[in-house]
Order: sequence, then structure tokens, then C-alpha cells
Amino acid sequence: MNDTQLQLSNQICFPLYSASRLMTQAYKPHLDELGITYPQYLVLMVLWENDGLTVNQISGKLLLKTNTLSPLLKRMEHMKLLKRSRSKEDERTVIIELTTHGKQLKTKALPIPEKLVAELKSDKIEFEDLLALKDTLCELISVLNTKKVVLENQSVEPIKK
Amino acid sequence: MNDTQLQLSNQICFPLYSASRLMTQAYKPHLDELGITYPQYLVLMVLWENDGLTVNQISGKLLLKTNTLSPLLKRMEHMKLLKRSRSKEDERTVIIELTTHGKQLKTKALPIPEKLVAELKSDKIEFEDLLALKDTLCELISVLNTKKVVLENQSVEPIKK
DNA sequence: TATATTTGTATCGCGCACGATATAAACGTG
DNA sequence: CACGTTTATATCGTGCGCGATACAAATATA
Repeated sequence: MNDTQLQLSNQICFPLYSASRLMTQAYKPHLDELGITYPQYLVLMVLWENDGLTVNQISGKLLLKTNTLSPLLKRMEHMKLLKRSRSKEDERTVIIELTTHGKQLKTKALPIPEKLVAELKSDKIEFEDLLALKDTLCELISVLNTKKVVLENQSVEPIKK
Repeated sequence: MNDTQLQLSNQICFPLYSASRLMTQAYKPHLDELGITYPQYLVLMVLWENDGLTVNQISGKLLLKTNTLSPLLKRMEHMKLLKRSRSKEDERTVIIELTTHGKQLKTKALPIPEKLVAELKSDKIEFEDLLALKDTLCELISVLNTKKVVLENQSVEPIKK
């Protein structure tokens, strides 16, 4: 293990952290016009694609814990963006469905990605770089997400026999 | 503008957001042993490299607003990690200096990056991919950070004459 | 069928992040 | 020197994000 690698992991995580915050900030003025935050936008995107999901299903798609989603969804219900209701088949699960207002926001949200791409346009960044960025990020997420499950299983395994 | 491009900003922003959170989660067990959080670790890294910076200077290095840093630094002072003191030359600025405890943590933090690299090791991710990821992220940060300054200036310009 | 375990969601406490605002020190300009 | 402006930091309110915990419904097991 040499010094290059030692420095690299520091330099991967911090740019990741900063880029993520700056990107969210770049979305903000556009989302402000819809009166929603970035996490709320994520929930809406999931529901626009597939309405009527349970809290657990949204949790799986956004990689957010349910203790983050519960209050988030409750706020969105107060904002009349969606409706929460217990499932008839399984009283534990909560079904999340978009209201008319929630569905209508999709039209207003459609031009946002285009605006962001325009803002990101730069002499320095090639389109191919962004595609490669996306691919590596997804690999990274896959590895980190799998690793987490493994660690969780490891801690559970000794208990069950 | 085709569909691929239209969706790209979402396809970039969400992985960025998820990868950042998962990375912070991956750091957590290691930072727990030092009794610090990831943002606190960032502050320490900055100070280990260059002690005695002002709040503004730390803000510039971490791209965090001072209204985020003020309480963060205050918590770290209570934890006996650093000392805050007003500058003699300019009573407005606050100098942040590491305590002996804060300096000593560096030794315990040194092996952390190595452990993280080991955890990230995977068949799917090449070392070169991580280097490219870092480079593109830094370009992205540069563009987003510059854009923000430009937007701020634009909103100020009309006021001053 | 009782009881133990698992599952799905919610609540609580804490630490960020950030926009808006406040405040005192420093600076600039007439 | 007076006074308006800028600068450095802090405070406040809100919304995440998550670990720990709670709890009821569903499921498994004895």
C-alpha cells in the first residue's frame, strides 16, 4: 500500500461530498419554482415512473432509510403532493400515491434536467467524461451498497444458530 | 437535445448524491473509533495540513458556508479538539487552532484511508477509473463553484449603479 | 393455538447544511 | 471625523439523514 493510494481515498470522498452538495445547490433555484426540495424531487421522480409504491420500495430505490422517508413523506402529504394509506392486504405497509397536484408537477419539472445540462456545459468537461463519471459512480454505489449488506449479514449470522 | 442528454443531469446528480452518502457511511465505523463525524474529520484534515486558519479560510477549503462551520467548530471546541480565539489584528476574524488532543488524533486517523481503499477494492472498479472519477468530479466542482459566483455577481450588479 | 421472531413503519435525538438575518469590527468616502 | 458600506462571524428556523428505539402486524415455530 503506497502513499498514492493513501491520498486517493481522501481525495475521492471529499470531491464526492462537495460535488453532491454543489449539484443540489444548482438544482435549488429550479426546484424552488416548484416549491420542493431535492429529496422531495427524488421521491416524485420515483412516483412519476411508478405510482403507488410502499415506503419500503421507495426506500430501496432511493437508498434512503425509512426513518428518513417517513417524515419526508409526511411533509409531502401536508404539501398535498401525495397521499399515504395503509394497505388492505398487509396493515403494516403504507402505500404512497400521488395527488393530482403531485402528478401535475411532472410537467413543470420536465425542463429542469435540460437546464442543468446547459449549466454544466464547459470547455473542460466532455460529454464522454460525464458518461464515464456516471458509470463509475454506479459501480461505486453497487460496491458500497453490497458491502453494507455483507457487513449487516455478518453481524446477524452469529445470532441465528 | 436527445433523451440521453435530457436525463443525464438526473443520472449524474442522483448517483452523486447516493455515492456521497454511502461513502460517508463507509467512513463512519472508522471515524466512530475517533469519536468524530465526517465533517469534523474534514475540518481536522484541513487543520492537520495547516493549523491556525480562520473560519473563512476553512470555509473556502471545504466549500462550506460559515453558518455551517460556526456551530460545527463550536462543537469541536467543546470536544477539546480545537481552540477558537479572536485575532488581535482584526477582531472580526476567529483563529482556529488544534489542541494537543486534536493534533494527536492525526496518528489514529492515518490508517483510515488505507482501510477505505481496501473496502473499495472490487473486480469492477479499476484504479484508473477512480482517478478519472476524481478528475471529473474536480472539474464539476470547479464549474459549479464558478457558476455560483457568477450568479451571485449578476444579482448584485444591478444594485450598485 | 400460544409464543417467539421478523417485518414495515414511525418516533426521537443529534448533527449537519443552508437561506435569511443580525451584529460588530473594519474600511471607504466625502 | 462622520457615516454608509463591506466583511467576518454568529444565530435562527427548517429540512434532511441516520442510529437507536418503539410498536403493531404478519409470520414462523413449538
